[in-house]
Amino acid sequence: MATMKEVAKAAGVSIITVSRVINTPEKVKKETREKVLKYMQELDFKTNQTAKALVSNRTKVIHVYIPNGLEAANPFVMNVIAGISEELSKSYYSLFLRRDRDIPLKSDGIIAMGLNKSDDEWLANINETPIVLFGHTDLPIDWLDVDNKQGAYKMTDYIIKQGHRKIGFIGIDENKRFATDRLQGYCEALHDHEMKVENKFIRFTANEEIYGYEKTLDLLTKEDVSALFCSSDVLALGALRAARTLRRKVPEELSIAGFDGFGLDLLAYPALTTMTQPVYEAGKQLAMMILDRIENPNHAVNQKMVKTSLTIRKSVRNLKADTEE
Amino acid sequence: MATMKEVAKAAGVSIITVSRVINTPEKVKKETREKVLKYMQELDFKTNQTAKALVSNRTKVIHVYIPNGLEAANPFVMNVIAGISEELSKSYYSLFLRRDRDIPLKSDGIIAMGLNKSDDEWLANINETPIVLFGHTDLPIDWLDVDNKQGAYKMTDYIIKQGHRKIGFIGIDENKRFATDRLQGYCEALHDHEMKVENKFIRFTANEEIYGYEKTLDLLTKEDVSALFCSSDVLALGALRAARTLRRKVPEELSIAGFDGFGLDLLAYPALTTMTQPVYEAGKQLAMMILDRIENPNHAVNQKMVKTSLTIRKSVRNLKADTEE
DNA sequence: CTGAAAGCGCTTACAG
DNA sequence: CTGAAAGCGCTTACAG
Repeated sequence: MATMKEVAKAAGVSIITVSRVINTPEKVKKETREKVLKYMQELDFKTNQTAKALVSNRTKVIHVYIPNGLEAANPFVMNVIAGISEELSKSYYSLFLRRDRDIPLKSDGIIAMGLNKSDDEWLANINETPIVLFGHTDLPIDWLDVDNKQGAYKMTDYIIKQGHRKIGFIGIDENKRFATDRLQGYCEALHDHEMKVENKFIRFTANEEIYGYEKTLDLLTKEDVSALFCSSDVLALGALRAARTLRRKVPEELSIAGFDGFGLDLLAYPALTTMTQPVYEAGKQLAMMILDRIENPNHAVNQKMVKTSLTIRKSVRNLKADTEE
Repeated sequence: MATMKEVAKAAGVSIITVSRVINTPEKVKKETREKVLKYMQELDFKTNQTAKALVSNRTKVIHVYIPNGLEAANPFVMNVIAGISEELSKSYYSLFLRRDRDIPLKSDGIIAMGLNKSDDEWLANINETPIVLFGHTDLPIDWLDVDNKQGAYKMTDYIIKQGHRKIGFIGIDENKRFATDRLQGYCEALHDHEMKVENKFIRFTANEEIYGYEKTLDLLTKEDVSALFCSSDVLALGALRAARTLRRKVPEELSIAGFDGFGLDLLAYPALTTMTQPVYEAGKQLAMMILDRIENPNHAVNQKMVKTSLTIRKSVRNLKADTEE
């Protein structure tokens, strides 16, 4: 591996000329350029990105800020990280997983996720480094979010169209926007179908299988619902178990739907009907957005919603058609 | 954000002294140190890792080489990447996802995965940069691998101990060590129980649900097996579907086991019995290994096997006890 | 079209 | 215990 200095010496030109061959080849006479290129190849020249980064005040590193509370091992996070790193690598950017707000490292840009509403103040004060948020906020900064409200709306609408009138909801009890958005989508769909939101059909809990199980058990023993919309596939897993405990056949006697679609749903029997979030794709888009912001600091703020897609499988019964497998 | 120069000026000392306060504080007089620390805080000093990297010939970047053929979106890869990045961040290292063997970038170390046997030549010729392999090889380089052979052995042994005597095997038809190792574990377990390996009970195919389905269909219509060990959960998924098509109840009439345990198995009904690979943990270990190699180039070669764990669920029936839920 | 000089923000010997 | 000098490998004006 050679440096520019060595290439320059071998080719009998100055270092600057080598630099030009790399960065602005059109400014170098063809013969010179070809001679330099030949020696670059011969000596196995590789740009020292570190030196380049230092002089151009670029680190070629993007920080992905995921608060400590969010496990990196969870499927949602893993999908995002994989998508981001895949896309960054195309532009020779590295990824640094940042677990604390303040660290003694510089970066060219930040992708932040898993924030809650109280983080807005912090967000508003990041001026030195470009930032893109995975989530949404009212602040005038770039963000991308999965349209949870619309997703929950579509799922509820689908369940209603299968003929269900008493639809339970297991919500996630976190101060995150996605949680309240999913509840709201459920409520709005009911409303648009002129159905009442019944508080007794709704439960809130932490996003773990065991609580999905417990809350479903509680709901099913007290109320008579024909379908249950769970805010996550993990909760739906618990709900399925609760249904088995109570010997309520799914989907014959009880319909269950989930939300997420990270693969947890693939092996299920009955296969789980769910709303699939394009998280890996979202990660790729976040990477593109932060790189775009770095290149174009003055572009208009870029905020976009990504749509979820309804994945119909076997866990929701059509009460109208009554055609079962 | 201030530089060392600014801190030095504010504190009335030289840049070198600031550098010492950071790197070898014990060499600086207490008063001086405290004064410098005070100004570092006040001026929000952050080390410019890029400059430090340049002068110390470190990039603070680890390359994760995953050949283009391996989708970054697959659960195995995602788990590894997440584990690696989590661990690297603790030492302020970034991760660069490398998709090509040769790229014009330097790194402090390489973690390579998804290689096949023909890549050994390439591996042997990487001398400039420390490397750790996820997989195994006969070369004297660091590696870590999941013990696929032992995992397959333990699963087969478990199935046999449930009273099964005719056990089918759906293998993965790839020139990768993990694939042949799993086959071998199956064969050795049969052998140790004094059972014959019957070729007619074995099928090979690409690792996709559809082929798991097709090969299982083929096997079940031709042969009479009471259990089926699939080389991956994805194949097991296809096998489950084939069983349903043929109206063979799982596990009552047919037992099915998988391998991987990335979460694909969690929602299944009947829940899938599988061998769980600790992939996320392996990612963390790989990160530790490469950092260790960077710090200690002369340590003895470090090669280790990680054990899989048997995750018993509901898809394999105990023919002896005959106690069913 | 090509080159000499200065500098990015640090660290590493070498002096004192 | 502290500092002046040189240098890591590049790029950016400025000359010619």
